[in-house]
Amino acid sequence: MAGFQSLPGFRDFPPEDFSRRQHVFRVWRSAATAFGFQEYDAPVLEPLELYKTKSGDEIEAQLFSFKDKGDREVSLRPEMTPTVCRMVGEKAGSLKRPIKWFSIAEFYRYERAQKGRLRAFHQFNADIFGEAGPEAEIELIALLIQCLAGFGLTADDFTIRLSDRNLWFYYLGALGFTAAQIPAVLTVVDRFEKAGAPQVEAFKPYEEKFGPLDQTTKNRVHAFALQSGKNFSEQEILTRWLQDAKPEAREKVSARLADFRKLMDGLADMGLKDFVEIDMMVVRGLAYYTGFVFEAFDRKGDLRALAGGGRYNDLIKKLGYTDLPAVGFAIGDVTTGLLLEQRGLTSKPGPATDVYVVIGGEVERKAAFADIQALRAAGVRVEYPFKDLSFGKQFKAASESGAKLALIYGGDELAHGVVKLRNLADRSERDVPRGQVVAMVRSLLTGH
RNA sequence: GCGGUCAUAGCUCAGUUGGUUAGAGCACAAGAUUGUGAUUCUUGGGGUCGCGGGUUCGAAUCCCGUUGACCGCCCCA
Repeated sequence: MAGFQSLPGFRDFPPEDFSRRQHVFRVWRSAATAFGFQEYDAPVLEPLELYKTKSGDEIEAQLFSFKDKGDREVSLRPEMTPTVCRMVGEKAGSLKRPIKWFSIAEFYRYERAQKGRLRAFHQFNADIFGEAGPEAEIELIALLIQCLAGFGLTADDFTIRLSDRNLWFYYLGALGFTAAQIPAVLTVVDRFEKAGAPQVEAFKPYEEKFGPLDQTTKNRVHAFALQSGKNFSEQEILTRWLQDAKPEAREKVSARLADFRKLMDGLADMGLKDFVEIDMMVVRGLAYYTGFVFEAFDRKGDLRALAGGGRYNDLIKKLGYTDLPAVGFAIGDVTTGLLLEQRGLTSKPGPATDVYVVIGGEVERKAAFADIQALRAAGVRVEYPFKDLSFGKQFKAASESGAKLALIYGGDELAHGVVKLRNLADRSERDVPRGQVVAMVRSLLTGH
């Protein structure tokens, strides 16, 4: 127990854990490539300014940031979005649209570690650039669903809650909130769930900043947030909105509701209707989201959000590049791993060996080594005991290795120029001439 | 950054009002078994009881500090 511990919130990945992690990455990667996304990677360390520009100075408290030896303010990346915006922004002129990119990478945040939240974690990020319409959201939400369904999770296990900040902006504007006040109200909305019934409490941060709100307005905001799932309909939201709307804004709202309908219909046509529900309570924490936002949750669980994303049409311009519409999401390995564990869907590593070589003694080892090397060069996974062991022990080791075949290099066999090949599953044996070992093993392993 | 609970072998845990050399199961290794995989039996390695200090004749046990994990705030890109 003496010696060193890993840093708080950081994990080791010994082979068993590594193999579970690789399984998660495999599912994500194959989902992304099936959807036609291209993989990219980027530096782990970035200028601190990149994150301050995107999220404001307060963000620094949550960053793994420091000064490098050249006196540069730098930070380990806490997320991929600013980086990918920079990459796309730099090449935007030469990229074919729509731009569909994904990555699997490690991120670092200097926060208190808790269940489902560590200081170092992996995320799958997928983004679409250059498409302003809801077609991009259809594609991304479908991909998100596949990133979870690919493990065997179903609509009974998780759900995607979809909301729209544009409708919120329209509605809150109609209620008389100013552009400066609206983000503060959305922060309040974000707290509704946590604050539970007493919305009075939830409004406190807003009221401290902008002064008291009348109860009627509070109730309207709360009622709008409660629009979700079954009780949501375009007609209802329109009616509710029209009570408060100025006539010239009606056109914007009905256009937006048409986008909403297009998105929901597209997902329904893909057979994904059961995975998605509208829930205006979701607004997402950060201010740079500009349209549809969505989060994936464990249905029966006490887990944190599995994934989150949304549209951020202004960000690339804010970082100093061309104006380019964008929408993306990220899904993390920590919460996903916890959910898979709860559902018994974690992967067990398969056998790492195809052939176990049983060696009679020092003399036989020489012949065995020649064939072992030939087999391995041909791509066959071969194991053999380092030390001379009794045949009994070697066969035990062979069966524990998970190998399908054993090759037996004994004095009797080699004297006849053959090797004994044993099928470890049915225990049948046959002699194989030395020269045919590689060909025979390969044909048995590939099944023809 | 703030509050609460916890910390004994690789894992799961036991350990009496403070009392000899800190235990069990699982796992790992060796042997019974030098030409065939199971089961079983025997044996072994592995602990400064998270770390540091204090009280005591004596501390895994009581006290203080510290580190870490978990839970709740803050935050959640």
